[in-house]
Amino acid sequence: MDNKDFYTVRGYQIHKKNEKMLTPSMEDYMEMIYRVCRKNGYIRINVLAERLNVQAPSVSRVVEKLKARKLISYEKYGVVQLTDKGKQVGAFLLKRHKAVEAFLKFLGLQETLMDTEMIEHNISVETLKKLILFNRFIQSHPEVLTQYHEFLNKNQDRL
Amino acid sequence: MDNKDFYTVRGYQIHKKNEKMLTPSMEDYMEMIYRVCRKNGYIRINVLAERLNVQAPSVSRVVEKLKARKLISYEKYGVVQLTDKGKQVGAFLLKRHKAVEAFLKFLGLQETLMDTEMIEHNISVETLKKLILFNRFIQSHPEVLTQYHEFLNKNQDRL
DNA sequence: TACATATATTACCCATAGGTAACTTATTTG
DNA sequence: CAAATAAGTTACCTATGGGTAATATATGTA
Ligand SMILES: [Mn+2]
Ligand SMILES: [Mn+2]
Ligand SMILES: [Mn+2]
Ligand SMILES: [Mn+2]
Repeated sequence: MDNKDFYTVRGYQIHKKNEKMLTPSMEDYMEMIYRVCRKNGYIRINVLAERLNVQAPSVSRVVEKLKARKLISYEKYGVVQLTDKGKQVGAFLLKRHKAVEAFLKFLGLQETLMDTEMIEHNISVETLKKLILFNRFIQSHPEVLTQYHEFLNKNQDRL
Repeated sequence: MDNKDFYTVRGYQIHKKNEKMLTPSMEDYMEMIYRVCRKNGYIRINVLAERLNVQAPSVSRVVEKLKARKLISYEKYGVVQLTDKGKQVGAFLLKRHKAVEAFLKFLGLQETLMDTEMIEHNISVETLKKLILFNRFIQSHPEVLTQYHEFLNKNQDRL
C-alpha cells in the first residue's frame, strides 16, 4: 500500500490484512480462548460459542483458521488449547484490552466494555504503547487525576 | 439487544446497525463529502472516488444509500450536495475526527491519520464527550502537558 | 450395549463492502 | 455537429463473518 493518506477505515483494514494480522473477529476469539484457557487449560466449541454470543458453526470455522495459523491445537470433536504462540498472542490481546479499558475508566466512563471491545482492534502498536505509558503517568501522578475530576465536575454538563 | 456483555466487535456492530446508524464506510463517505462541500458546495462521484481511494461504482452505490437516508441530494449523472441533515451529520463526523486526532497528538503520536480513521467509528457518544472534555482539560492545564512530556522522555524506551 | 442427548460439522444462506468489464450518458473539441 | 473523451451506471464477481437446518459423532444412562 503506497504511502498514501486514506481517510477511510477500509484502506487501513486492508493494509492490516496484508501484514497477515488477525481480523477483529479472530482477535476476539483468541482473547476469549486465552481468558478461559488461563483458568481451565482448554475450552470447548460450544462454550466458546456461548461466551462470544455466536453459533457453534461460526466457531468451528474460526477455530480452523486459528489452527492453520498455529495459534491453537484442535482435532475434530476435541478441545481447543493454546500453542505457545497462541499464549503469547492471547496475553498481548488481554493486555491491550486492559490498557484501553483502564484509559476509558480514567476518562470517567462507567460502561467501558462496548467501547473497549470496539476500540481495541483499531489501535496501532504505537498508540497502544503510548496509551500504556499514559496510564502509568496517571498512576504516578494522582494529583493530575484529582485535577481532571475537578474539571469534569465543573464542565460535565456544558458541551 | 438484551443487556448482555458481548466481548466481541460484531455484537456491538450489530447493535449499532439496529439503531439505524451509518456504517463505518458510510461515515467516511459523509465525512469526506462534508470536507469538500464545505469548500466547493458540491462534489462529483469521480472526485469522491479519488479522495476515498475507491472505484466509482462503489461510490455510486453508497451515494444511493446516503440519498435514501436524506443526507445528500443527488440525481443521476449529477452532483452530490448535502441536505441540512447531512450537514449536521458531516459537522459531527468532522468534529469527532478532530477530537480523536487531537487526543492522539496529545499522547505523543506523530502519525495520527490511520488510528484516527479506525478509532473514530468505534467510540460511543459518551466516550466522545469525555474525549472532548479531556482535550479541553489539557488545553486549560498546560502544566499537565509539560509533566506528561517529561514523563514520556524518561520512560519512552522501557515498555 | 442400545438409545437418548449433547456436541460438532457440513452445506448451504444472507449482508456488507469492495472490485472489474461493459455499457450509457454527458461534455469537450476539431 | 460529429467524434472522441470523460463521467457515471449496471451487472456480476470476490471475501469476510455471521446465520440455520441437516447430519455426524461422542457421551451418558437405563
Ligand atoms: Mn473486541
Ligand atoms: Mn476485548
Ligand atoms: Mn474513518
Ligand atoms: Mn475521519
